[in-house]
This record gives sequence, structure tokens and C-alpha cells, in this order.
Amino acid sequence: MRLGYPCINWSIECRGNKTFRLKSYSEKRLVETVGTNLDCLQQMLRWNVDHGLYFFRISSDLVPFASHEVNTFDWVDHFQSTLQSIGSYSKQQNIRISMHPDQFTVLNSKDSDVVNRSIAELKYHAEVLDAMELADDAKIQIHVGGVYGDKEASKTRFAANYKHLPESVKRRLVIENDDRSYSVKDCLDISEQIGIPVLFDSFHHELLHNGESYSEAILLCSKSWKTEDGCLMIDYSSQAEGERKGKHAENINLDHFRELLQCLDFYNFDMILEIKDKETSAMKALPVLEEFEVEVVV
DNA sequence: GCGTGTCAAGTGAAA
DNA sequence: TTTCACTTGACACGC
Repeated sequence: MRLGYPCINWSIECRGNKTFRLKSYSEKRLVETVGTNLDCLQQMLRWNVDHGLYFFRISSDLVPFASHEVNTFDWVDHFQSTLQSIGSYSKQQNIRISMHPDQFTVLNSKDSDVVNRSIAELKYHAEVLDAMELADDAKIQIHVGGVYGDKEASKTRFAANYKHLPESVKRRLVIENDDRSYSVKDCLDISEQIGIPVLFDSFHHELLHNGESYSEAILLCSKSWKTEDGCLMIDYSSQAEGERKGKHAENINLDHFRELLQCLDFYNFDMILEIKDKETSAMKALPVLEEFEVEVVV
């Protein structure tokens, strides 16, 4: 099992998700920003290896406006050697990489413009991982999308649009259960139709489910991952105390984390902690895994 | 320098 | 009908 956190490391000086306003777009600004972000990504990965964290989600802001029409710059070519070198380091260290396009990526939208922009965004994410020369186990995770008053039709539309995606996206795309529309069962229905792996989000599952235990849900999701996909990916979080339902915790609740681990029969998965203080919580979670004698990648 | 309104993009629930 | 939340932070304008 590998443990990680998303996008930002607060312990080091730099941020790997620097961006700027569309109004101030220029090729110079883009090159500077991407250069800074890649440099920081390298630093974060090294920090992670030094601290026993071998799973990392790269920020979608790595290349600002990557799928926007304003951006005609061939950033893949320009940053090829850097991307390749980061990818090579990741493979050498056995680091698992993922990405999570934001909420504007809606593959099952009823608006074809939204679908086309979503596909462009997915292509960008695939380009990053491809330029890093990562294997198919480096995934791009998205939610199923909107319901539009008819969930079954919207699931079918997702499956239909998926079939038209370029191969570079298909081999990396996975779907994740969300907290208000598409449960694990809904995702598995889609998976049965098109063979897409289902990423398990434990917090969303607490908020929206069909009565499956953690253990049952994880086993079911796990089966949707083929050998070349790598092991199941899990997103973990817990409720922020006294906050709106569904809000992610500021820091890890170790009792809650132990409760989840106690429910499980096997630990053959990689886990991202979606908790606000990022690497700090991940570092607190590592010793808990030891309590459960989970075999952690080192 | 600092305070703060706003940022490319979608959807649905809450206010 | 508008605002808010979503991995939210931080850019950049105006003083």
C-alpha cells in the first residue's frame, strides 16, 4: 500500500499549482509558471520519498490554461526533458501518480460544448502523464457528472461519450463515487457497461451509499481494476467537526481512520488523504498503518 | 505595501 | 433568484 495527499505540500516553500489570470496571459508568463510548477513538483516528490509517502496527486494547475484556446504554445515539447525526468524519478522510486480534473469536467453533460471542453481537459491531463512516460496505473479521476433529472439516461450518456474518447484518455480514466449523485453502485453499473475502473471515496460513501459496508464496497470497486490499471485507488477523508455535512476535515481524525482500517479484510490499495493540512495528516496516518501491520511501500 | 474582490469552465442544493 | 460548495488559494487591482 502507498499513502499520499493531493497537490500541495505546506511544509516546503514552493507551490506546484501557481497560476495567473487569463487577462495576463502571455507565452512568457506561461513558460515561467510551468517551469516554477515543475520545479516545485520535483521538490514535493523528493520530500515525499524522504517521508515515506509514495502516492501523489498532481495539481491540474500544473499547466495553466492548458486546454484553453488562448494557449497555442507547445508546452509538451518545451518541457519534455523535465517531464520525462520527473516521470523517471517517480518510476525509479515506485511513486504512484494521479490527477483529478476539477468540477468543470463533465463528460455526461447534455451540452455538447461542455462535453468537448471536458474532452480537451482530459486530453491535457493525459498529455502530462504521457510526457512523464508513466504506466497505465497513473490515473485521471473524475466524477460521473450531472443527473439532469434522469440518472439512468445520464449514466448511459456517460458510457456513450466515454466510447468516443481518445485511447490516451481511456487507458487512464477512472470514475469516483460522489457525495450526492452517483454512488459506488451507480459507478459500478457504468463500469460494467464500459469496463472503466471505479475509485473508492470513503467519505463520499459515508454520505451516499446503498447499504454496502466499507469492506463490501472496497471489494466491489477493487474488482473493476485490471492488472494494468494497478491496484485500487482510495480517497479518504472525514467530516469537519461542526461544519456543513460533506466538508472535509482540517486535520486527520485518527480514531475515524482506525475505524475504517478495522473494517477491512485486505489492504491492497493506494490511498490519498483528502485532508486540508495535506502532508501533516499523511505523516500522522503512517504510524497507524503500522499498527494494522499494513505492508507499506518504502 | 496591503486589503480584498474575483478568478475559464458546471451542477445542484441551500439560502 | 442568488449564493455556495466542490482538493481552494492566491492573483492582481486599487488605494
